[in-house]
Amino acid sequence: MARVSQEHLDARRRQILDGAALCFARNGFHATSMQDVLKEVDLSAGAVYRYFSGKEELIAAIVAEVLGQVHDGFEEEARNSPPPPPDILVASVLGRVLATKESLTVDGRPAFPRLVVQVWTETLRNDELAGLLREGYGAVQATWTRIVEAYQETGMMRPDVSPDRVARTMMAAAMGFLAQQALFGPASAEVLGDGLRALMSVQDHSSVNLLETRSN
Amino acid sequence: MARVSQEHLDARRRQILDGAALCFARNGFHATSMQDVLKEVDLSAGAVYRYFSGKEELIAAIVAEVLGQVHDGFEEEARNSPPPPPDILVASVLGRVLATKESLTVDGRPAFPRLVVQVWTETLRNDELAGLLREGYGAVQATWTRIVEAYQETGMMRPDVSPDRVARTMMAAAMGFLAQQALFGPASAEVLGDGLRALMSVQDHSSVNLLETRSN
DNA sequence: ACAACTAAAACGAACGATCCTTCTTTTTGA
DNA sequence: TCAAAAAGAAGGATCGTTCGTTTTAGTTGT
Repeated sequence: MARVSQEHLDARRRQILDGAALCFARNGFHATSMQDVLKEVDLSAGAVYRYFSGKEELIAAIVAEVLGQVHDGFEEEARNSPPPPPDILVASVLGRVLATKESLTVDGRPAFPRLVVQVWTETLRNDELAGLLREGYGAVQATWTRIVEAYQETGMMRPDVSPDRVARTMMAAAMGFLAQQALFGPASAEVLGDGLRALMSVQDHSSVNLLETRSN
Repeated sequence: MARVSQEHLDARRRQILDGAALCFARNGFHATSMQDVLKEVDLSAGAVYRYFSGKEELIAAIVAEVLGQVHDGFEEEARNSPPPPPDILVASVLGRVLATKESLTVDGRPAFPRLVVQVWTETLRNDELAGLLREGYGAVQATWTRIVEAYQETGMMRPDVSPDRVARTMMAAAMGFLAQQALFGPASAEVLGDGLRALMSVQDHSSVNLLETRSN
């Protein structure tokens, strides 16, 4: 194939990215060899090295893509106006994130959550990728903090807790549930939504007596 | 040193485990070479291979230890009777987990959260370690589910949500916050506690009007 | 008390395997 | 027919591990 159309070049690049992502989701970035990737994408070394200068660049491309997809999932769902209550918001964000790359599977289970955890570990040893992660995380946290402020301004949530702490907590719930999917297999985002809804019904210590009175 | 005391043997083994854990927290299991470990613990290859049959066994030993420490942190804190409300419980569990191996640091920051995330990725490619993880997680979830049932039976929490979903959600919050510590640096467990307390004050959609009336 | 002895602990050079990458050659599509 | 794309053998580096040697702590004999 000489002088190939741009669509073909793009398709090849995507083919490489998808195959490599599958390998990396299976075994992690550094336990998968280039030959593993070459076998998965069914191409020669010369072909792959025409699209990526090396393994490091391939990893960086996949990390950047995954971070972008997670970022989009978190941000887009938060643009809804007015913002839904936290349980609905977190569950729908998680559902959207889990919907990305659903076709990519590792022995029948979605590979994306696994890939996200692998990306986390890679940002721990690559400062450039760590910068990307912080950038995206900061933007999302800013968005969510504004939503929490709206909760508090409308009297929906107690106003005596710093909004960014609440935002961090909601993101932690989503991140932790994502990790659970990677480690223990798929589960509906509804599980997390139900759990948060139940937590929202708990009164803190100073109000417990009041609630107990009502429920009797 | 021939015929060395058992304490010396144990100390050597621990020295190797600690040095290796530091390396693995820095760079992950498969991006750190044995020579990196040898340099860190300041021993020769022959010495290390006297205590561990190979890299794999060294990794397995560290993974098992980390999983055990996390497990203990989750379980011991939950034995308190009566169980504190969710925000207090989750925060104190996280505080306890973060207190493990506090002396082990990567450029001044605690290495343990990083190590936990690395352990997660290793369980994705080692079925034996995955079994260990599932075992520990299952036990913790059972304990927490019982606590949630207590919440519901005392009228502290709405009873129409499956208790194990709530348990999963609380554990997700803790896991996600742990991941945040690995990725973005240390933070007090109080942050998560405050966030959960704020979430606990949110009324769901059908009750919003009621709360707004009260707050005016 | 001290020197010789011994078995274990530690050393570290070196081996084979595997890794990532390069480069020449072959194939292919325009 | 030609330039681009893909192939795949091979190079150089690094990996995990082994194994013959050296060092050392504890024991024995006098």
